[in-house]
Amino acid sequence: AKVFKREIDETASTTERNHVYEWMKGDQIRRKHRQVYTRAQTFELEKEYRFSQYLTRKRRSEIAGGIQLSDRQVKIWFQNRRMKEKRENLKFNNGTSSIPKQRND
Amino acid sequence: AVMILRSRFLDARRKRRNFSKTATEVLNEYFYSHLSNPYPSEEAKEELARKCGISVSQVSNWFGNKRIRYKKNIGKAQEEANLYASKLANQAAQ
DNA sequence: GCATGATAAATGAC
DNA sequence: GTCATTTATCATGC
Repeated sequence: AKVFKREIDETASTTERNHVYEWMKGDQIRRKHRQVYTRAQTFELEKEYRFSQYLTRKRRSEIAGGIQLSDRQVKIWFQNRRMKEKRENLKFNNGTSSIPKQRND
Repeated sequence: AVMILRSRFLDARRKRRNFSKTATEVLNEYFYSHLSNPYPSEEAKEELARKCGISVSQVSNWFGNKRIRYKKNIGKAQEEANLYASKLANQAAQ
């Protein structure tokens, strides 16, 4: 739903100012549900992340079952967690990424 | 259920300071002059960050919040749109 | 009391 | 997989 993302910005004229552009659409009624994870769930995920920043499907499934989250949610959590660490490293250091790429097992 | 949800034990970084008046001005001017596509490029973000004295991430945060909160109103924010539109018109007239 | 900036889930492009 | 983003939620300012 973001196919409209292109480099076309004309400066807003008086008539165009009230126009409803594509990026403004697509919300109002259909709200995204965002589940807030419990402290216990976050703790387990964080604990597992300390062992390895990447999960095998097998391990992911085990963890998901143990904390009442779907495999997809666990997968997404690890993706977001890696991005978070990257941001923090970029903030403190100055480049030197420390997240090794995906391993193959 | 549990007490759950609370005690964000690692949330000390969630300190918040308002941006300077001039920084907000600069960001708003860009936003309303690109209202058809308020998605600044990486280069534009860096320039805005430099002008505003904030980080690129903060610029991204600002635009993210601005877009979602603008479109949740569409009408209420028109006043602000008109304000910056006339401001830009004056600049262009120079 | 809401405005505002930052962060946490979730989506989608690539 | 990364990563920019959307959306809701959170924490603070005033």
